[in-house]
Amino acid sequence: MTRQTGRGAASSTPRSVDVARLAGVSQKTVSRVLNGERYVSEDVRRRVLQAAEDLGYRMNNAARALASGRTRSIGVVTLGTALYGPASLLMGIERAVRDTGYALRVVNTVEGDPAGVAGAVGSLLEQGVDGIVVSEPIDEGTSMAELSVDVPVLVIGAPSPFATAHPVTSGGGADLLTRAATQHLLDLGHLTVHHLSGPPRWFAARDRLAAWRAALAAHGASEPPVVEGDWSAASGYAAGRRLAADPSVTAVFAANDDMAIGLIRALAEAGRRVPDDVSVVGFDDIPVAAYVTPPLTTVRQPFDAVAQEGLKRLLHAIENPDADPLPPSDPPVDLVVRSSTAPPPHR
Amino acid sequence: MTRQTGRGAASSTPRSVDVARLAGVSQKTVSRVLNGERYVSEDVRRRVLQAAEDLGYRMNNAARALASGRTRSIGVVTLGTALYGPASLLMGIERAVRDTGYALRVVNTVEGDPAGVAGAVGSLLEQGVDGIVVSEPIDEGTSMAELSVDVPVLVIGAPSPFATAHPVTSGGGADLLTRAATQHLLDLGHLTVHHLSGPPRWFAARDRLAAWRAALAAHGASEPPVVEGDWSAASGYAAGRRLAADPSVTAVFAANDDMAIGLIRALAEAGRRVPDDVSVVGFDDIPVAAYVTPPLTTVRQPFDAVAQEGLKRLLHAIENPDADPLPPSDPPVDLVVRSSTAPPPHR
DNA sequence: CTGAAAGCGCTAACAC
DNA sequence: GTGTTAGCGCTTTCAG
Repeated sequence: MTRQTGRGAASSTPRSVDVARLAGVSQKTVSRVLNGERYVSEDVRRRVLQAAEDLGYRMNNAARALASGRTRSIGVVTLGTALYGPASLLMGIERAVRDTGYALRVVNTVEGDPAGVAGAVGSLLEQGVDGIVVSEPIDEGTSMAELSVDVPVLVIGAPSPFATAHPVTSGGGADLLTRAATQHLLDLGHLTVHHLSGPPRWFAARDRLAAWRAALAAHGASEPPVVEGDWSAASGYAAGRRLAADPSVTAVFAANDDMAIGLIRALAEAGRRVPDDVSVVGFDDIPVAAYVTPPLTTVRQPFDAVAQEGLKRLLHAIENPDADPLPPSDPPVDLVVRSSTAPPPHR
Repeated sequence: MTRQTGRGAASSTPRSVDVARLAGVSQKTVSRVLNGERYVSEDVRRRVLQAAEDLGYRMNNAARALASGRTRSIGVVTLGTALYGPASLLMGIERAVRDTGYALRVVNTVEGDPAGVAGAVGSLLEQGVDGIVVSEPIDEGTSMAELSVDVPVLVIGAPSPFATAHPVTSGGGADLLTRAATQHLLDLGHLTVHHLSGPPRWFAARDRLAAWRAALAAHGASEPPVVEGDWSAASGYAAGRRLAADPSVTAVFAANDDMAIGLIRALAEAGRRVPDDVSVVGFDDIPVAAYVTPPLTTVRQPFDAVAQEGLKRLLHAIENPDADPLPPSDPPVDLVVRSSTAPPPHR
């Protein structure tokens, strides 16, 4: 009941030879038909397809990969977290990959593991992938420089910390979103905007921090000290207690919605009304954002657009190894104004 | 610059033969060492490992799979959604798989695609997986009966709608959680508990509905009509508007936290205070649950425990094909009581 | 348009 | 303990 050579009466799963025999053609012709190659007569094509169907034939991808050197699969390195951002991006990547005929292999990294991304990439390379997308990595202080990565790599959400043979560029566009959020607050008349940041080891947190700074500077606003969170609502709550004690804060940009929600709760408990006394903008537009109290003003991350755009570039690099990489394009900015923002209170 | 046989001066990536040559042993010995087989002298083992390291050797898994008939990877069929439940379960599965030496292949299904799960399973089979986990499927009216699945399948969150050669059982344990939630409300003194359900095509929604019914029946409480949602906060809000108009509702069990949050907002807007007038229990314990207004009483889903438990059983079935399947065990119940529940108002 | 031969890089039996 | 010999099921030349 173990391994059986197709030989004999054994009824193991059918091989392409079996299909060939049934269709009365050579094995190579089956291969041609199944790969959609040209120069196959309609008649033969139909017969082969019919035979394959009848047998319930399913191609062995290991053999295909071994012979062709390509696996038709792309690997994803992502964070082992259900945080809305990373999880949504992963789904977006899956969706973007699905219709391309590539399969997806997923490896998660663990926060705090210094070998994280490099190890994950290594394991993907070993499994055999034609391309890799690294989604929202964390800076663990290690580069992939010493890893010999010989496939294109797309890095989403990080500047470009990876040195690879086939660099593909990065993407994300958080700065536009952050600027929109900060600008919104400034336009409302706030003198400045405080920032509740994510953990600085996350590139995403750094990006938003930098973009917030830039927006403030462009407006000539002074830059208040940053309050640091860890993406969780609990950390937002803790930050909120501190911020509530400072009467000069009238506007806060939180680096994600969860923290914004925790922040708002702390503010409310401290008797500072949102948005009457303090305005708060979040980041992500999580599903419940419109239904919390007060409904949260936030910027929606265009996960699907980012994933699709990035994947298009990655596939281009895979399939046209010698061509120039496709230029990145900016994802759409979608500021969703709800009820957590308002002009500053009168003095 | 394309495909090169190791022959000649070409510097393609190293093969196990190259390692063998460098270590001065046969290729088979390299294979032995790398697979951790016994009966290899310490000296040889060290030399091989060193040579592999020096060359930056990485095993070709396609070849390994082709020769051995095993891919050492397990496939996951999941919903293409960032909903907290399915996404968390996926992460749990990845985490559970990671330390087992298996790789993960992920295929999403799309809601509304009748060929969904069967198609996804087929594509995984084609890629070659040693086992499959189907996570929280939706009933699309199609069974996998006609698919010849010759690997163990673990179904999480569905009764057991799949007929496979190696059925592995299902898991989830939603009924215990739901009963705890319903019971909590009943214990508080509510005469009955309304239910805001998920879409009935989801097995998870049906499970919770059935468990709620059972809990009510066990308590001798009357069963009010079910209000149906679609997991979204928006649908919870819509349901809330209807429920708010009925003064007899004093307690609601929502099938997930998002809907509970939308529900609470609608109730609040209608002037019905939570928990003073109406108590609400959610399901999942999403990250912001503790920070919305009021902090949400909910049951925490033990995603990691469910994933680990299920995977242990799946791997057992993979590695001991002739042994009896491991019996399922119930995951822990964790009712998190916060401020959205209270005794019913006095009449 | 179609077929025959020769591997892809590894593991499985068996010998030594 | 270690090496030899055959393939795994495809794709790739290169002939027809």
